[in-house]
Amino acid sequence: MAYWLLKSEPATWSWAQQVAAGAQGTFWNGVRNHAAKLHLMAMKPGEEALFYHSNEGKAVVGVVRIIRSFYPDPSDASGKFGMVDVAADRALAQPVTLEAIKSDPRLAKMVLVTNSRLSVQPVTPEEWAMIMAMGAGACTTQSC
DNA sequence: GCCAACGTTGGC
DNA sequence: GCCAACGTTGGC
Repeated sequence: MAYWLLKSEPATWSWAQQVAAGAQGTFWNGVRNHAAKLHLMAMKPGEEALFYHSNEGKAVVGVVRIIRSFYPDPSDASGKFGMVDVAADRALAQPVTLEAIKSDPRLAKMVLVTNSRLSVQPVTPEEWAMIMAMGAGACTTQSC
C-alpha cells in the first residue's frame, strides 16, 4: 500500500471543491510532467493521498482516496499524459502547514521539501504517520 | 545528442 | 511581485 501527495492551487481546485464532488470523486487531470506521470501510473485504487494546497494556504488539508487507476487525459492533445480519479476521504482536524513540515527534521526528506515543484509525489509510511498525527491535533511539531 | 533559451511553478 | 529551481524546447 503506497501513499501519495497531490498538489493543487486552491484558486484552481480546492479541497472544498473536492469535498463537494463527494464519493464519486473527480478526475485529477492536467499533469504534464513525466516524473509526476510515473507516480500517477503507480497509483492503485484504494490507496490514499495527501491533498496539499500550494501557493495559497501551503498546507496539507485532507486525504483523498484513489478510486480509478491511470487512464488517458482527454485534455492532453499529445496523448502522452493521463490521470486518475480521486474522492475526498476525510479532512485533517487541523491543516499541516509547509512551515510545520519544514521545521521538523524527521520530515526534511519529504519530496515536498526536497523537490517542491513536483506536483505528484510519493510519501513514505513514516512521513504519512507523522502528518496524520500532526493533522489530528494529537501533538505539536516535535512532540509526536 | 548537447546545451542555451525560455516558460512555469511555487515559495518568499 | 520577485526570483530560484527545474523541465522542456529547439537550434546546432
